[in-house]
Amino acid sequence: MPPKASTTPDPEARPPGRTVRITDVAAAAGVSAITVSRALNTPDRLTKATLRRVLSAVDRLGYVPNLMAGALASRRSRMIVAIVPTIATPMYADALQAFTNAMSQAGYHVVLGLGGFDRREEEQLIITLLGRQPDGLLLVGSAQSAEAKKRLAEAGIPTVEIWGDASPRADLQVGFSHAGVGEAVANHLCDRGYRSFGIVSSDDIRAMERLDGFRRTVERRGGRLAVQRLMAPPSTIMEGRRSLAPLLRALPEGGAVFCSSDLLAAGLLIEAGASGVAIPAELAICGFGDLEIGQAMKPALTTVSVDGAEMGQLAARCMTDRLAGNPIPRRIIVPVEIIQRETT
Amino acid sequence: MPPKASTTPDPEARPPGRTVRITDVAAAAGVSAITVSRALNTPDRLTKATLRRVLSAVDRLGYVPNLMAGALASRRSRMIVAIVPTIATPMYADALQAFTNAMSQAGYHVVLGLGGFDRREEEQLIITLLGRQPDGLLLVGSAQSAEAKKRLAEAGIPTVEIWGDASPRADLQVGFSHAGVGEAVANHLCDRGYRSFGIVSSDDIRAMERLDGFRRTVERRGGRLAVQRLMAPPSTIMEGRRSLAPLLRALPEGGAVFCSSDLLAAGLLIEAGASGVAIPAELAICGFGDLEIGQAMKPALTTVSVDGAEMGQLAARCMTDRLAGNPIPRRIIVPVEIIQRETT
DNA sequence: TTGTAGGCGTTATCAA
DNA sequence: TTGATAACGCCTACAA
Repeated sequence: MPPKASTTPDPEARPPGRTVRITDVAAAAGVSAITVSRALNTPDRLTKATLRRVLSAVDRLGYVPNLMAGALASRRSRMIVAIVPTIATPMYADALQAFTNAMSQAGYHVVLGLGGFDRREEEQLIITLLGRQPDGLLLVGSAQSAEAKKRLAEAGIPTVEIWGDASPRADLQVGFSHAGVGEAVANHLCDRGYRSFGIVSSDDIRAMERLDGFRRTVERRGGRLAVQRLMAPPSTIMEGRRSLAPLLRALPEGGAVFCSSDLLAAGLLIEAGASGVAIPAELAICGFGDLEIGQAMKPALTTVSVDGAEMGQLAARCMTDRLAGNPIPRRIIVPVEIIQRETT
Repeated sequence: MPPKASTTPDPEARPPGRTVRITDVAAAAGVSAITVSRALNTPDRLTKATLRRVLSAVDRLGYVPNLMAGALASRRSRMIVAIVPTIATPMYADALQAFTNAMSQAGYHVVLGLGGFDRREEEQLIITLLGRQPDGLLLVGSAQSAEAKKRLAEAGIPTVEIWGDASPRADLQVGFSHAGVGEAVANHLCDRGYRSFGIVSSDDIRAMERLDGFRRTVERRGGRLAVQRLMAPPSTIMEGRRSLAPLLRALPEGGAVFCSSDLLAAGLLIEAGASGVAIPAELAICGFGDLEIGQAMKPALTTVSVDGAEMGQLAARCMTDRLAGNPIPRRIIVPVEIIQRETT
């Protein structure tokens, strides 16, 4: 007898290769599409029995909801766009990692935008990523152009800026005063008796603000800024190593140097170790960021602790609270602390 | 005269607060919606004149296409999901960064999935992220469960696994043999005359494969594996520092140690420097990853160079070629090289 | 508690 | 070269 198409159509039959849709599940469970939707999104609003029936069908068919379609219909994408200059720097990477994990817990996915250190590109990135209809935006150390700002405002979605600064640029902020950090470091070093100072720093915008605070305070307290090395980000250990000699030359009587990154400071320490320069006797060093490398060096690095991961987490909390309509503070100042170790 | 609604309706007027849609642009430019779509996607298929008219309207209205709607209609999301265990590790971060940049160039956005080192979670992540309808998937050092594999196959999208290994798990692979690396390191150390060996390693799956290769080769060449310290990822410098003492105890006559990460090796070097242990005379050290810290240490670290950024880039090329329908090799082996510096 | 009708904003398809 | 029409797969709003 020749094989013949079944006369009672199998409710689970589909043209092979076609992906499983919500209507397939509905048919298999003997309910309507909307009931399947509810089973997945608001399960409490269904009878235990139907819920079970639907979920079992979901399972059997291996149904994976098309989130794009859902987003289009509900106007909620459950995606957050995160724009970061780079993730090759541990500080930003930690922040993004913590943020992504926390948002993921809350059912959001993160779209990654790598802005680099170029304004034009970052702006373009913001605009195209806005086309993804994100429910929110995370900006890490991003300087926004006027155009980008306008678009953000029009998008009408919560925007959290972390790693931020005193001057409010974004909707919501999680950060600290960079100038204040510079000031605190200068005070710390002056208090410990240093009078001559050096700077080794990347020239990115945040670092420059820290330097401003540092310089002003050093000056006010009668210190002398003898030398300053600026370089393009990202900071590297090698740049730090190369900086030791010029620093010692400019500070022949000793002094203290403020580095814009623990990486630079670690380079200084390595070079000092290699060439027998006593730290802090011949040169005191203060870093920034409290990276693992700083605590692990010998002598251990005095530095400024800023917890990138904590900022990421706080940003996520802000974001989810805001998305849930809960009232939240517009600005959160995270604690920043000078960790006195062995290099000052 | 009282203000009165204009009788010739402004083609650019919209209820305020409503976002600009393609039909708004169409109306403003005096064309149909599909023409606007074409102006943006296939500009060559339009008259110069209409193209100009449309683009000017796009500009004037600040139209940003809704990519979700476009994706739904075209069945191409122009999104790639990247699943990485962590970005707190420079090696993975570099790979992801290079990949994201390259894909961005090609007009794709990357959705970030942080898998951690937990299988169950990673699997769940793969499934929900598949709901985003990505056009492709990047797996970085991901071990796929059977269930996840099935879903991936059903999704029918290109999957590139980087940081991969000899055993093909994914559709496409960009990687190298981890066991081969262990073997090469063992050979290198034996060739240089070392006979007693130690291991300091994280216990993640890739590292373990490298260790297997290392052990087998050491044994074959008559060496002796005297000590082995395994720890949970991620590797830290501090763990390295703490490992020196036990290592020296187990290797009183000297020997060589293979670390699963340059971070661990750097810790060993720092501790050695602090306690006056001569490297490599009292202990030779070989790292893995060729991170900046290794080259920047004094003495400079012998290590295995694996270029994470290059893998990311190659993966992106694979992905775009495949998406464009170009034929590509199923496996790309990236060169892995032992960089002999001062610690062996 | 469940279902029906309609629309989310875009692009594929076919026609002019 | 341009346009009309009909999906894409799901969810909101309302009704039963």
